[in-house]
Amino acid sequence: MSGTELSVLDALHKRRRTFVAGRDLVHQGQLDQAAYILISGWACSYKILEDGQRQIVDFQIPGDFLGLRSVLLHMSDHSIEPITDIEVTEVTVADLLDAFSQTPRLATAVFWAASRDEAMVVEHLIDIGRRAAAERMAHFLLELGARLSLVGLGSKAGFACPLSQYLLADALGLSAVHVNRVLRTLRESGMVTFRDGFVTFDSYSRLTEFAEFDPVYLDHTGPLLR
Amino acid sequence: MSGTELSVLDALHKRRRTFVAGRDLVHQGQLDQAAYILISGWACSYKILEDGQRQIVDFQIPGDFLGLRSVLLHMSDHSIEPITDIEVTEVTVADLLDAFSQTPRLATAVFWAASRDEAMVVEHLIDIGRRAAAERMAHFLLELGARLSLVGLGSKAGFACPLSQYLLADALGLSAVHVNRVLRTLRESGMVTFRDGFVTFDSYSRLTEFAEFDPVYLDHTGPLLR
DNA sequence: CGGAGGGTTGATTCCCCTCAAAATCAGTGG
DNA sequence: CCACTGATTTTGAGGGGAATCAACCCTCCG
Repeated sequence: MSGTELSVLDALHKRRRTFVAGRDLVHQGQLDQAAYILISGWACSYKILEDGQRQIVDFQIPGDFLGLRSVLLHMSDHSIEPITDIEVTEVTVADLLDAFSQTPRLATAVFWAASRDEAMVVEHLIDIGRRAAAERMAHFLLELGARLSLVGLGSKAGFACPLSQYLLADALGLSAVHVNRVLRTLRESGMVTFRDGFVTFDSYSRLTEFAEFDPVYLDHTGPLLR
Repeated sequence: MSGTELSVLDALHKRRRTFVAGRDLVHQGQLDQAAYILISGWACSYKILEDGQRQIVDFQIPGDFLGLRSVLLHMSDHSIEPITDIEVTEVTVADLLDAFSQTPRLATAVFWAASRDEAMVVEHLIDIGRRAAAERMAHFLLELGARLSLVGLGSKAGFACPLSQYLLADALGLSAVHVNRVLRTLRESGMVTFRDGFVTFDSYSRLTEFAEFDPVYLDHTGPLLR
């Protein structure tokens, strides 16, 4: 990146804020609010149906954008909840547009990040649409592990994971009860263990085969910036 | 839009091409290919699993981008198939980056289009994750109708629809047999009829209530360009 | 006229949901 | 120190929605 690009990037990291676990930062239907870059902690974006069911669209880990789409659509079509206490830096619409006009290549980079987000949502869609519960869980844990590894928070051995079985259920379109059963079968088959806030890949290779996991869509090298 | 913006837009509409129904224009895993803007006809983007199952991610109708994400990620993570014969204009990476650097506001507009795409995928995710088959079908047909209305190809009365029940099944994560049953119950309940390539909303209001359909995420006014 | 693609319906199976009830654990206050 | 509460995990029993398997119909088309 060039010097100007870096300085524009720096300018985006001015307003640092923190949020406590459980209290939404963004509400479905909210207008004109800012986006954030997640510095530390975990969050999730979700939608609530009228009957109270909820579907978690994605989990965000350090380095991810929060609410980028909301900024562009001028209204949030989903809610965002911090799962742990989180630290973020705020990015306003003005910031983004400024950055875009000053350095088009930066716009491309943000665009690329958004494309990666969408690719993850698509993979999530495949998960829920066409994979059985066990494969779905396996694929989901592998994707999470791969993403965390990219930011140094995980490896092929496993990763620390603050998610409850209820959160997993809301993300995977399952009931919490069934999540528990699926985790048991995966554990007993010796592929992966989720216990005490830690996911352990007991057999990474068998798990990837079982889940048909192909991490290309997470490839972290922003190709257009090479 | 300004004059330069319009001329840049014009430059994007040079290379016009046609593709016949059924033959993929983009293959999963393909490198470095172009994006397209759909002029006429219908297409769908999908992914295939190893066991041969397929999940349709989205249908594209006139005015939509095809493969925008593939361009930015430098590789296609999905395939695109024309459902009918289609007419498109080709947009290369170079075109896009040129356009971005010449007119940042145009970049924002394209970005907004991508956000809208993602919002639709998210809504699709909710559909499959948390709605029963009948609600899912109802919601899907309403969304399609709303999108088609925006480009003058539909109304609250209904729309012409070239999709087979197999395609609907692959999109909604159902079996073709079950799609047929669901369509029957919806027809017999007097809410919507899908017959002979035409979707008729027999009772638009009851259908929207039944499906909890909220079209805000399709709002067509690109807010940032106002 | 035969074959392919699409639509329709019935019978059976099974995956996952719902309901229900323990067990465990962290925190909290008496 | 211990009773009490709430959140989370675990396990069982029963039911239902959707898949699968299997026909049969229709239309279109080479």
